[in-house]
Amino acid sequence: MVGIVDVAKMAKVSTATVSRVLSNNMNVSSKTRDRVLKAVNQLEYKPNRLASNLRKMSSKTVMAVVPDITNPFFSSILQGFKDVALEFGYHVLLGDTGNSLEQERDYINLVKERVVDGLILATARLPKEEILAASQEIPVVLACEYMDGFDIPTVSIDNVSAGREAVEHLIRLGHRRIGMITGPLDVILSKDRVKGYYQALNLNEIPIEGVLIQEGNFSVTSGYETMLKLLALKDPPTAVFATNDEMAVGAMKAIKQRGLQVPNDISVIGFDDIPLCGLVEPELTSVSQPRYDMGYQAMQMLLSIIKKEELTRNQIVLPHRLMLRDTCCKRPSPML
Amino acid sequence: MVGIVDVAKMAKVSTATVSRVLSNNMNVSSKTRDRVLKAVNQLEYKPNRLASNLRKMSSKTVMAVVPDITNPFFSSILQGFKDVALEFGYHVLLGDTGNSLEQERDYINLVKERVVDGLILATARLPKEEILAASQEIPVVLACEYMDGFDIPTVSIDNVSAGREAVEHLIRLGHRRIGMITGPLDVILSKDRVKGYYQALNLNEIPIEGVLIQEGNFSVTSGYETMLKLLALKDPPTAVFATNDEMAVGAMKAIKQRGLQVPNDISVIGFDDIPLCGLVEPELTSVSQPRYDMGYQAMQMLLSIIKKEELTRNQIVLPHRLMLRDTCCKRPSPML
DNA sequence: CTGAAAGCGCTTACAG
DNA sequence: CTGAAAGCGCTTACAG
Repeated sequence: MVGIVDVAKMAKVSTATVSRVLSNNMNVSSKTRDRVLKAVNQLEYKPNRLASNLRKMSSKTVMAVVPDITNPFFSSILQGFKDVALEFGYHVLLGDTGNSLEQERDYINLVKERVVDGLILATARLPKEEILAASQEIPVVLACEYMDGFDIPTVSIDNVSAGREAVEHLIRLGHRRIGMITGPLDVILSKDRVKGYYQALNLNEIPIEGVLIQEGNFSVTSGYETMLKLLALKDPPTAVFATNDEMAVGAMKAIKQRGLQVPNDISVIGFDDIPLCGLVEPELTSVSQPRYDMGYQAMQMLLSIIKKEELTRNQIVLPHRLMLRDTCCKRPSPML
Repeated sequence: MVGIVDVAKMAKVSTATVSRVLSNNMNVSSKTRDRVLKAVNQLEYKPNRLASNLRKMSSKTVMAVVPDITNPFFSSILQGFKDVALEFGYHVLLGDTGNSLEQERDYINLVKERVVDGLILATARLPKEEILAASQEIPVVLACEYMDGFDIPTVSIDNVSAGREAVEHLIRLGHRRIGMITGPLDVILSKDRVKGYYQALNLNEIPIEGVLIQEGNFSVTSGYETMLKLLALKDPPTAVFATNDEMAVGAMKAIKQRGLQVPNDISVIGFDDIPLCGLVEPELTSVSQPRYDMGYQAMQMLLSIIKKEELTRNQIVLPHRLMLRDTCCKRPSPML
């Protein structure tokens, strides 16, 4: 392995000068610079990152914590993370928690060993206190979930409004019994979307019924099963809002399997707008989040903080959008 | 930040002893061990990884290079990687190439800066020589693609046989004009599956026709478009084998859009057996690969090599399996 | 503009 | 079983 001393020797300068040339922010005379560069090329010298990391007390690495990388929503966010990181010479460590609190904690604890310079959380089930504690030691930014009352830097959509608008769309189509299939209720973003559901019903003076709200776990199967429960009600909903697309697709399966039609008998609306929406039949109406962009901006924010740049804002709310496709239609008037 | 010297001072031992206790492989009297441990706990000391990395010349990190993390096939492999890595105290750096050769090369070059201890390639479009060169510097294992004539450690299925069996299934159902929608032909695994297609036709004395083989790029859209080309033939195929599920689903879209039915008019078979297969209608028959297990075993292999353990075998072939669902049926006899 | 020197925080032969 | 000391390969005040 060729080290910096070899380069220094060949270029007849000190290692300090070699280092300066390579980090190219110091003034070095162009003559010596050329000499050094020539030696670097000739020896194919690559600085040893392990050494520079220790010296600079930085790993040039950030950890991305996601609940499930297999979910296209989170893998897109990850791509956003990665593209920014790469651009700035950072690497991203994969922190897939598999939805486990335990693993989420393990990853967060890495900050103490200085294996990463920053942490980006696309999932935050841990108590606020633990997350705050981590953010005391190291830059942390939250991607996709907004934590009320803390000023940890965050990039997310407005999940309350998004939920409300999805349900209002259904109400505008004439529906009044609207089921909700939500993700786990210990996840903030689930709670927010349910809050939106409540708001929409309240605004339209539709009474809220607990049985119409079912908790799933974001999987297709859980959407299927909770939909079955909704269908078993003596007065089943005429429309259903699921807080992710997988559950919505599971719900569609259940509806069809019961011999009913989507959307004629029951309208369905999903969340996230993953590619799957365009592949099922009928194509699924869904609330779209700018997932890649969320990842992109969250990582920009994180790197800014790491570099101690001034942040213009530290809470960014990105726009969502209702993607109309074929799973929602007017509710036939009960008068007919 | 509390360092090892603080612990040493408090426990009244040398830093060497503290280090020995923490790496717990040296003999330390239980009395001093207890004293050290107590100090460690009291001070909440965490060893600085940056320092130990330099000293040990190891980052305890491996790079996982995948073409597209958004693809559920590769994200499952990644999970396999991660689970093993975690188990052995390693971290995995995300190397999504976005199908770009350039980025693949960039990641591989990281080996020279010692930012990772090993490399696991779930994509290998680079010339064999470059990959071999990298494997000279650092442990490398190939996941999912087998490179003929090189003995780089590899975990994969037998893509030739898998392709052959898929096509033979179609032939057994009476099909003789069988279309193939393949991934990019500069990818080894695509070539292997095409080879299997040839073998199946040859074995059954069916002449090979070039127009029946169309090259896509693994996307739904490319499956759709290439299927359109096949349908435009004056004598279109009665069955199609696509080398991944996304393209198969795209092909199904094209078929339906032309007013034809799957499988009654045209049978379709995919590859990878991702969850999507169970969500489209009709449900897609597909060749299943043990993707999580491929990732798992590949990472085990890599870590073994890093630790310089003896490998029993360095080429592992895992079983594939044809998952029969609803997109293939008997070809109606043309005599009738 | 350049060099000599210190030091980042560990770990590991070496000696006892 | 334990400690003193060297050193991993860089970078960065400091001095000139």
